[in-house]
Amino acid sequence: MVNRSLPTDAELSILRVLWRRGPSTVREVHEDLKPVQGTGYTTVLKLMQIMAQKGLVERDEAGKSHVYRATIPEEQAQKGLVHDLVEKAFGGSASRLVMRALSTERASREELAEIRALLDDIEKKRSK
Amino acid sequence: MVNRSLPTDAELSILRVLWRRGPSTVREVHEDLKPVQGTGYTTVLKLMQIMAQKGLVERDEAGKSHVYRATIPEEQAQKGLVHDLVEKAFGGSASRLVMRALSTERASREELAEIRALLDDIEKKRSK
DNA sequence: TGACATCTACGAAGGTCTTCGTAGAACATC
DNA sequence: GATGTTCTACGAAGACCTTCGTAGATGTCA
Repeated sequence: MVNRSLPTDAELSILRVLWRRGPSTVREVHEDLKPVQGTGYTTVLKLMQIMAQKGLVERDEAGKSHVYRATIPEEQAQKGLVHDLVEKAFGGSASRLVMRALSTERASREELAEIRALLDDIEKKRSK
Repeated sequence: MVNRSLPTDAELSILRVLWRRGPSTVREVHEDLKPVQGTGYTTVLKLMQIMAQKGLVERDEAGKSHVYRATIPEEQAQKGLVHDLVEKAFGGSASRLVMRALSTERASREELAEIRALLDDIEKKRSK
């Protein structure tokens, strides 16, 4: 059974560091987060310990400083979060979320083209 | 200043009832929610009282049963939730959220066409 | 008017999330 | 080996969310 529980906000910000940096120590994550979040070192440590308990991260305890890595890939977490929001706020309709996102958030010309390409791709696959 | 705090899960499910039904009493909301959520009457009452305090709903206390209505339109709440998710999980890129949604959630042919039309619209406006 | 149903108000419990202080272990360095 | 630094572990506080029991006010109707 896949872990169905979604990461919390603080957990997500830690996961984002791990996805970007790869396996990291608490210190490294803290250094990365400190300028923006301003949270203390032991706060990050505690969160990461809890995340290890939940299975969101795994850690290598070989050295003095444990090294943590995310157990789920970024896209899987994003998928879970999107699905959750679609259910909670868009009555299960992903297209309504997409349209709300497109009509209220900025997107560059290139990004719009990319989305169009994805639509092409989906329809091509579907017509097979 | 607009209320920047997002509705919680339980609050959102109540708001969804109010958006769909229009102004409603606690009993009506409870009747609507009970089959799915199974929460008690006083739970819904308490939540709606708190929501009134927060300004998420307003109530008419004229009759014996107070009548509640949502103070923000559905699309504004959706906008806030989408923005929040874009920031938290997609590094501020709405197009990445859109693409994640499109590639993992189902959408009908009609919905895809609708999205395409919206893209046309955005690009048309932009080229002016 | 008395009995019953329905409503609001309130308080509190139990859960989760986030925070950080403190203690002690492990390590480095002189 | 004494001293100072860096690490993990742990506990607990405080905020919020969700839940519901109980009490008391209000309305209904025979």
